[in-house]
Amino acid sequence: MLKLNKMTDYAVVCLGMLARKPDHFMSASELSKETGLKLYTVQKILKVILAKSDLLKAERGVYGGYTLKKKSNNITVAEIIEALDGPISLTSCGDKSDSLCQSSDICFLGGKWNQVNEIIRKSLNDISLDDLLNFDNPFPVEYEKPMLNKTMN
Amino acid sequence: MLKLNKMTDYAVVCLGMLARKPDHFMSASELSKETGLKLYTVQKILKVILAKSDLLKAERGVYGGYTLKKKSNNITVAEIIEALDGPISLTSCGDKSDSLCQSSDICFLGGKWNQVNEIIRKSLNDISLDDLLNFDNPFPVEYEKPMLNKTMN
DNA sequence: TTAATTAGTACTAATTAAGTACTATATATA
DNA sequence: TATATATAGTACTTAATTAGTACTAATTAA
Repeated sequence: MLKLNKMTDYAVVCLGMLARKPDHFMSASELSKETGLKLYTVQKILKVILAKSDLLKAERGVYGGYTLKKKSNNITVAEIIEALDGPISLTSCGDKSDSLCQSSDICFLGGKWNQVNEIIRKSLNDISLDDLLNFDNPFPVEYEKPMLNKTMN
Repeated sequence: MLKLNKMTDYAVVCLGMLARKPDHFMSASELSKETGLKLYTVQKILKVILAKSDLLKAERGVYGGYTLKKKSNNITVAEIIEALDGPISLTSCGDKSDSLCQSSDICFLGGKWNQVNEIIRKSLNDISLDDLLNFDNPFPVEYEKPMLNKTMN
């Protein structure tokens, strides 16, 4: 499905909570209490984000915890999704394990999907965590039809 | 994952094949032979597309088969994805069965994701089946940063 | 009547995602 | 140094989703 997994949803909730207290190391258990997400879930998510992205700093021990490495207006939705969901790719083209693409005479689509992916990725790259969090402001990205160089029909 | 399921991939292959012979009713078995996809798979995909979208016409009996209802340059990637993958929605927000969103004080993201979804959906709506198929032409949609009305930082 | 075809549905297998648990390591502080 | 509180890493189990298969009914042309 063209749908995020739950983990990504949870991740945004956690990152959003961390964004409220910049430079404060908040522990997984504190995050769990604040967000209502289960402790194990929070622990797992934070570990994954830490491992797969450059979004978090962690510190162990008493008073340890996690904090955002960057300001929330510099964290993009694309980064978050790619950390939790893996690379944004609408098809498995390019994935060598895919049987369709191994027989290239069948998959006559070539690399076109990749360009679709790029468009999606870049769209998500223009939306910051901050944009998702700010209730007061209107949504900042106003959709505009991309530049087309095809003949209109 | 932000990834299409295989069915959608197959669907594009099938629809692309049908696009080669407009107004010709091509049977599932013929499509299977031409695309290399298994017969059962093709049958299932066509049934789903027929049921969930307005893209195909079908005819039973000898010389029956499927044909595109519209020209391939009027079929959008968004339509295909929505037929096979269901509605494009990056989170389950809006889905009442989602536990996070039932406790609205926890999910402080509000309806922001929906606006992200709209941007994705509209992007996919600007890309036609034809665009995916045409090898000769360069990819028609040139990405351009959407209009922002936020203060740059 | 027959052969070829779609329509509909139901079931099983495979894959992926989510949830849980445990052990190791690090840190502040009494 | 002992202890309480953290993260790090990994492995396992369960749940959910997707893919694949099979079968029967209905339709159509010859």
